[in-house]
Amino acid sequence: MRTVSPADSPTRERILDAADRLLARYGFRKTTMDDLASEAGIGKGTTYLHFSSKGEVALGTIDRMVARLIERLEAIAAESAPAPERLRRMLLLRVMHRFDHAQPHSQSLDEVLTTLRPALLARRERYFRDEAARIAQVIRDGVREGRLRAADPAGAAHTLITATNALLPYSLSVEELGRRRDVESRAERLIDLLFAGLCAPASTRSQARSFAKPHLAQRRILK
Amino acid sequence: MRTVSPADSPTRERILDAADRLLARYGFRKTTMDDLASEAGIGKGTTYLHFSSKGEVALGTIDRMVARLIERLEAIAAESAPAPERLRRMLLLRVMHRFDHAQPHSQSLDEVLTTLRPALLARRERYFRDEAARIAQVIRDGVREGRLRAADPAGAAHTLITATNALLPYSLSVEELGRRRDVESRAERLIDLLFAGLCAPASTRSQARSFAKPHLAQRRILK
DNA sequence: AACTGACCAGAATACCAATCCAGTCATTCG
DNA sequence: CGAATGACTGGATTGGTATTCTGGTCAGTT
Repeated sequence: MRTVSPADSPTRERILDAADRLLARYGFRKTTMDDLASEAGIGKGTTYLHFSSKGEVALGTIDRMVARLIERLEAIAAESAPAPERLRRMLLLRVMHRFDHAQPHSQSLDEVLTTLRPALLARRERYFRDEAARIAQVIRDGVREGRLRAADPAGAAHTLITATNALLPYSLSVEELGRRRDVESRAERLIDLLFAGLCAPASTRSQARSFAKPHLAQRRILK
Repeated sequence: MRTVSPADSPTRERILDAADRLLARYGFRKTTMDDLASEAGIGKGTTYLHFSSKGEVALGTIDRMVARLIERLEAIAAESAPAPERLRRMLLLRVMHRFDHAQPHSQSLDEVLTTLRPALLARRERYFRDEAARIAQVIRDGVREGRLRAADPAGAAHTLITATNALLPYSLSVEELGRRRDVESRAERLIDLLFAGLCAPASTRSQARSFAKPHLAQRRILK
């Protein structure tokens, strides 16, 4: 194998397209490299000019899914909306983008996970770092705008990644996560909480303590 | 089978103790019901007076682990410390209690998960509801004290459960979670963020916007 | 030089026999 | 008499073997 493909060569894309279709339809084990090559309309050997193994092809489809997510995150980051709004949408997107991709691949994902767990785990670290970098950038924007506070934007970004990871279809399969709208609403509640926090602001706290204006104590409430 | 055991009969406890030892040492599949009975010092049939199946015994050990967690959570909830401090410790405990239990059972947990996934999933819902109830109570305390804000304490409790679930050894095995102190520090950072939130308080925001006292804008900062 | 598909070794499957073990229940024990 | 037991059974698991399948290679073709 040489794998000297130009990273986004048309042939490489065709292989990944074919893999997406076959993995969704037959799963990882039942998909053979012969099937894959003929579905992509190329010879089997050619596949090995672009990927070093069958596992790398499967992981390649996930790499591409995340690469597309990163593109969408960067697009949101580049918008002119206030940083908190961009950040909110980016966090929601990282959950739903994966959910929507996992939906048709539910069967193959389980297989890939049991077969390529260590390799996928290592990549997840990379994925998370890449996402965290984009999120940290927007947090910095928000701090500059005075709309967000974070002493360590990079660390905060990583923590936000951790917090939203519970809603990702990694080992919790798609069926276990539940219906799309439920995942979405859980993600929204979580993100709301991450933004607002639980602690009552100092001013509110003293008001509530004195029982002066108890109804004001819940003005900036948490849904 | 009748399973008419008084919920915490000495025999039932002995069976669970034996199961804990054998599952940790040999895993789920290699542990036979004969082994279990002789380790517990009873006849095999007796086991079936307390548990309806082998799977129920394994799930029973997890039930007990969570029951002990609930006890510890209630103990913290009953303390006289301020609600935010109690809540913080409860959230950290729900992560670390599970980690410490999963550590010696890493092998058997994987097996139980692949064999009894649906049953365990259903129980997880119950576990989370039980934990959420205790957490919601403390949130209510905090709201009453004016130290926390939450329009819907029960919903907030469930969201806090979701947020910290990413650090639980459910499908992410113990090795994948990393070293104990790393898990602990990640949990602490996450909990800090959940309490403080990302949004700058209104007063701080306006200060930062006007660039009047930029150093004050980060007074209540996020580690 | 880019691509192909026939080829090979090792992995997966199919099959059967032998073994094991979860769960039952007639019997024993206290 | 009810609680406890362990011999018993059938369905599942294992082991051994023959056969097929398929991931990966590379000599040859375009």
